[in-house]
Formats: sequence, C-alpha cells, structure tokens
Amino acid sequence: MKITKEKAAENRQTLVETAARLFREKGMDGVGVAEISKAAGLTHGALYAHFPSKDALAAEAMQFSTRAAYGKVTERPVTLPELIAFYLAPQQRDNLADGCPLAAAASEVARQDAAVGAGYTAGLRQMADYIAQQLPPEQRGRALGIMAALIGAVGVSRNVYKSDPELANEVLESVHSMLLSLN
Amino acid sequence: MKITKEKAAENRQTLVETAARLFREKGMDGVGVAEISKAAGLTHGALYAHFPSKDALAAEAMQFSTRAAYGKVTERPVTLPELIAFYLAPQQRDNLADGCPLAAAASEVARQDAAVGAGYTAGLRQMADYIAQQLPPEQRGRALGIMAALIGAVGVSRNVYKSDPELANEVLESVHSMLLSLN
DNA sequence: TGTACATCAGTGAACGCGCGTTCACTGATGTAC
DNA sequence: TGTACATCAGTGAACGCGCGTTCACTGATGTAC
Repeated sequence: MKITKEKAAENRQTLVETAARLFREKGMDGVGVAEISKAAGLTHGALYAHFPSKDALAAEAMQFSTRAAYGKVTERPVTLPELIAFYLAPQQRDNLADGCPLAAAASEVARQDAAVGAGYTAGLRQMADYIAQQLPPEQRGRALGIMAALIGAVGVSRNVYKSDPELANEVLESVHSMLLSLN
Repeated sequence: MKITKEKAAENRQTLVETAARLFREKGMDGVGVAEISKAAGLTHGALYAHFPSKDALAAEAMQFSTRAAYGKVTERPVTLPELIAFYLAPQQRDNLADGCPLAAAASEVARQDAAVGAGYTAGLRQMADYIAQQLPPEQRGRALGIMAALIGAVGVSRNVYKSDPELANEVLESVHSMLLSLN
C-alpha cells in the first residue's frame, strides 16, 4: 500500500524524532528498532525503507536533536546566566527524553558509530559558539569549559539521583555557583 | 572439579576486576556475561556461582572501581592542581578501561539497576570529600562542581575525539584553565 | 593417620527471548500514452 | 480525461545470532569418624 510522497516524508521525520526521544530516554543500546518503529506508528520494515541501518537512524537522530536543542535555546534571546540556570534546573535533569542530547549521551557516543559522533561534535560546536558570543572576547575560550561543566553536572546529578536526591541537587547548585563565580 | 577456597575467592575477585574494566571500556550494555567470564578465564556458569545476576556483578564492579580509583588518587599525597592536571590529561581520556569509572559511566548509570547507582554515589561522595579537604574551608562547596566539570570534560572530550581530536583537546584545556582560574 | 562421604566451584549444553536485518509481497500513488 | 502500468512505502513472516539465565553433572576439596 503505497502512500503519498508527503506522507512518506512525514513518516520518515516521525521516525527521526521518535528515535531522538527514545535514544535520550533509554540510551542507544536500550531501545530497539521494533520499539522505535512501533512508537512512530510503523513496522520495522518501514524503518528500513528510510534508513539502511539502526546506526544510520541513530546518526540522523543525533543531528536532529542537537539542532533542535540549539533552536530551543536561540529562538529567543537569553543571557548566559539565564541559559546556565535553565540548563541546571532540576526539571531539566528529570526530563531525559526532552533534555539536552549532549548530556543524555555524555558517555555513550564514544562507543557508537562514527557518524553519531560527528553529529554530537557538530552540536557541541554550535552550542559552544553560541555561548562564546555571549562572553566578552577575552573569555571566549571558556565556552567549551562551561559546556563540559553543564553536561557533567546534569549527567552526574542523574546518576546519583535515585540513591541520593539531595546530593543530586547539590551537584547542580555547586556547578551553578561555580560558573557564576567565574570571571 | 571443586577448587580450594582461596582459588575460588581469587576467581571471584578476578570476575569483579575484569567486569570493572570491560564495563568501563565497552559500556554496561556493551559486554555480556560470556565475554566477562571468558576474559576472567572461566565459563559463565562459574559467574553465576558467585553472583545472582549480571546486575549484581555490575553493582559490585562499580563499587570496586570507584574504590580503586579513590585509592589510586590518595595513595600518595597530591595537591588539587596536580589531581586536576592528571585527570584532564589526554592519556586519561584515551584510556577508557583504566580510567575513572565516574566518567566512563557518566550517562549510563541512571539507566542501570539501582545498586549500580548506589555504588556510583558512594564513589562520587568519597572523591568529592577528598577534594573538599584540599580546598580552603569557605570553598568546600565547590568540590562537587569541580568533580562534575572534570567528569563532563572527559566524557565530552571522548565523544568528539573520533571526529575532531583537536576540539577534544580544547575541551580538556578549557576546563583545565577554568578550574585553575577559580579564585 | 586413613577412609568415606558431603560440599560446592566450575563446566557446558540448553532454555526462551529480543535483537538487527532481509525479503516476498501488497496496493495506492504517480506517470506515460 | 481515461486507461495501463511502473513505482515504492509499508507489511509481516522469517533469518541467524547473542543475550541472560538455568541446570544436570563433575570431581577435587574439606570434613567427620
């Protein structure tokens, strides 16, 4: 049963977005093609009509979610302290599926297909450049350090949250005040 | 073929150490019980004589590797700047298997069995307390922030390394100078 | 100290299951005449 | 505009494979007498 080109393109996009969510939520080795396809309202066969492999879908999902995250941050002007506060809010930590892909995959990308790493790198660069713009020229080299601290904070906070929620919040607060005390 | 109690205890310990290495290197979902057992010179059946499940082994491996990391750091006195420089050295990034377990599992522990998270939390607390001791009393709240920045730096650097080694080094350097510039 | 037996770490075949991927087939869409 | 046919997104059964886990069995160790 062939469908319109428009519908097919829409299905493809749904697959990418669904994969992006589920990969963040459950990890790249924690979701299968069957679950992704089903959540997108298709069968796994349809997935292979659009992507040659799970890795290829993962790479595209990584590109999509880093771009979406960048869009979310830059759609309206925010100051750097606002961005930091937003990133380190407990709600951000508690929301794996819609959160920052750079944090969700902090220790996973290195073990994945190279194309996934390329998407991650592009996303990081873009976000770091944006942060650099908010900094005075002589402090622009700090952008990557700020990014790494933010990503580390969210990852570590998530890791300890189940066994020690208080410590999880302390991690966020500690990084927050550390970053604000810079300069 | 029963073996001596000593040999059995030694085998158990080998399983824990081997698992700790392989989990860091390949991720907790990236190694199976067969590979761990074989690398430890046993069959998977023997593994189940010592641990009720893979999760139980993973929890013990996490405890073991965080303790080992703490021991490595504290066996001889180091200043905080030395510790930071050691942690952020490219060799540390390039050595997954022997590196810091807190960084190797930065985005993975939250999705694992609760007992693994408990081991992670204990390891983080211990390391943060050690760092706090090296800080002047009024700056002790920064220990967690420093830890998060270090962990994030290594994770991010590993993620981008394959597609952009230069950027990977810049991440390490940026966090390094950021932490040193903290008052 | 020597003998009989219970213990239990370790072996390896087997289990069901879900994984990523392939493929013959379907049938509405889109195109050529 | 109407008809004939090629296209191809999507379906669902099937593939081999490796996963975590179970279990009947082995045989040296450790113990009781």
